[in-house]
Amino acid sequence: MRTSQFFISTLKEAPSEAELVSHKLMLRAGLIKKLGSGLYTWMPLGLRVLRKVENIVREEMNRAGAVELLMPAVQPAELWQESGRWDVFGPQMLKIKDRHDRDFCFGPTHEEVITDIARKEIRSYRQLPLNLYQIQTKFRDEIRPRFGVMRAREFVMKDAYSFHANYADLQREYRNMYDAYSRIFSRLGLKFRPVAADTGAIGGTGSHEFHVLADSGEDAIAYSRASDYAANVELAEAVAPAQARGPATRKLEKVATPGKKTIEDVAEFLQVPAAGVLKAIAVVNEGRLYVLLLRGDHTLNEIKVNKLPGLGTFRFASEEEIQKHTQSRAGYLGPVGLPAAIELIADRSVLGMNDFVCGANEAGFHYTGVNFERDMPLPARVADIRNAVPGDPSPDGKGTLEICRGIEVGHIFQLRTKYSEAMGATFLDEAGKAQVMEMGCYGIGVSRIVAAAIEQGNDERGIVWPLPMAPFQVAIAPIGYRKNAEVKKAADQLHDALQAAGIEVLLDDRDERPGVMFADLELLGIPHRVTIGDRGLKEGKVEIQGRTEPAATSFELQKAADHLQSVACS
RNA sequence: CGGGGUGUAACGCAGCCUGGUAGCGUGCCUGCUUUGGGAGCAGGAUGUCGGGAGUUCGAAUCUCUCCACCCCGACCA
Repeated sequence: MRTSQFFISTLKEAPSEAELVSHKLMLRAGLIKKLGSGLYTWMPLGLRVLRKVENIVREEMNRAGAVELLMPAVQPAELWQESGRWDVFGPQMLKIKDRHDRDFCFGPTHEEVITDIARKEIRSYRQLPLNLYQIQTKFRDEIRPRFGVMRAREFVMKDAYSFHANYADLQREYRNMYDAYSRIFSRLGLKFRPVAADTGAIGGTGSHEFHVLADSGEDAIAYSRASDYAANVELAEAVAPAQARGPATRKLEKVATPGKKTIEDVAEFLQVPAAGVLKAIAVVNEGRLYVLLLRGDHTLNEIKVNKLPGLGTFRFASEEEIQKHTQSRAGYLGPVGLPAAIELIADRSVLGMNDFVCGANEAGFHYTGVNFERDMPLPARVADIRNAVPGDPSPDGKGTLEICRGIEVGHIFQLRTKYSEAMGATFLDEAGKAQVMEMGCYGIGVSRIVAAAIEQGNDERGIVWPLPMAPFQVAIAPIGYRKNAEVKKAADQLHDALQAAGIEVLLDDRDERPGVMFADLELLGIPHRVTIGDRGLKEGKVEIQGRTEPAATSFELQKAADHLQSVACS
């Protein structure tokens, strides 16, 4: 490929809308162009990368025994009404009407359509198991699209759905997909980690997310170095510290803390660590007020609270509600002397606290030297309601937790019978009896992977692609292409030779000055660059430089193609 | 949706407070020179100043209104 026939459009300065390095570089390198919020055109160069990802995903899905199909992007409302998700999915679903005023949506996911196919096509256990997948454009009307294609409204997803005669077989396929995903992200050259995950709105039981590790990731992952334990912090169990509660050594005292309403302020004012202050958070669920107790240095995990019996629809209490139910004031709420009707829910780690500080339920006052059992009973309800923090014991008992950040690029679920039951997807077993199919579903954010790879691979000059994702493997930068016949001849011959050898090569025949070519080719992240100039050519030599190498290496012109074949074939 | 912010040329921005002929840098076009790390000189093109309404002799600038986009929270591949 020659730049004169292709389409290269680079920018020196990133548009101001971009915050994330991957977003900036994708815009600067001309991989994508924004059309509207969360809507992007994949420009020719970006599309080459997207296709690379798609192809690796496709190859590994096929190898794992899945079968590709393609479902419509637009789906009739009836299917969604049948599964009960037409209203549940809510404003995230783009709903549209046709000329007959019939309701449709632009598919945000395809469980309904695939289950409809399964119930119509699969009649016998002999047809099971079956794993069908597609690579297709989805639309989700995100509350806040951001970071370019990282969280776009329209995006490319690989979604697979498997059907099974029994749960054991679903578990087998789940493991099979887990392994296939690991191969996919390994082949793409990404640093990633599978983590235990919450099942969220899709439903079902077992679930893992695959995260590309990057500091800019939107998710926090808790993991142990001593084992393979890894879980999304949303889910990761926060284990109580092992040591028993210390004895009460100080007497209960009420101290004035005027204007000190936050944990930080109180801890600083009283010269105690945040861990020595009790955090009390008032929440309301169906008209009832609960007070959640946490150690001051911990943070509330709302997802865990949501899962507690009676708190499924909780929200934070307003100042008025706090005052009305507790006679206390926001900022000075504490468990000592609260009305008995208010249920206290303590995080496990709270039970390890002694001689602590808490609000005195009176504006401007806290208690110090507070101890359970002496000053108040132990809270009746104890649960895991906080986010795990570094240093917590690993839930599997091996080592301690560390926290890193990740970008979710894959998610696998055991759906079980949620959709097959709702939509009547049954088959006849060996005994001729109708059974509901077990289902699994497996997603990969194909377009997100491109952005995630750049988050992981970039430097001050631009993108550093993993070789399997690079839009071209080799770039040729001829100096004086249109002035120097020798240079042109050598560049053309090398280009043709590499292309014949199956290497994707980009010949920069724009006749730009060398600095411009180098800067552009480095911005685009092409892994290998060959520089051909009359200076080296006089001795029959060209220079080859890897994208991450500090300097170029001289090669005989004749040997350049061989060398490139050895380093550029993925 | 709540909170904050921005809309002026392809990109980055100034001008707005204090109303008076729309600017700078980069990029783009032409010519000459230059050619191993984003060249130099000369010449040139490009704007409904986000849209609408109002105030005014006169609005990028003041007022109202609508829209788009970005950032912080709940959603997710």
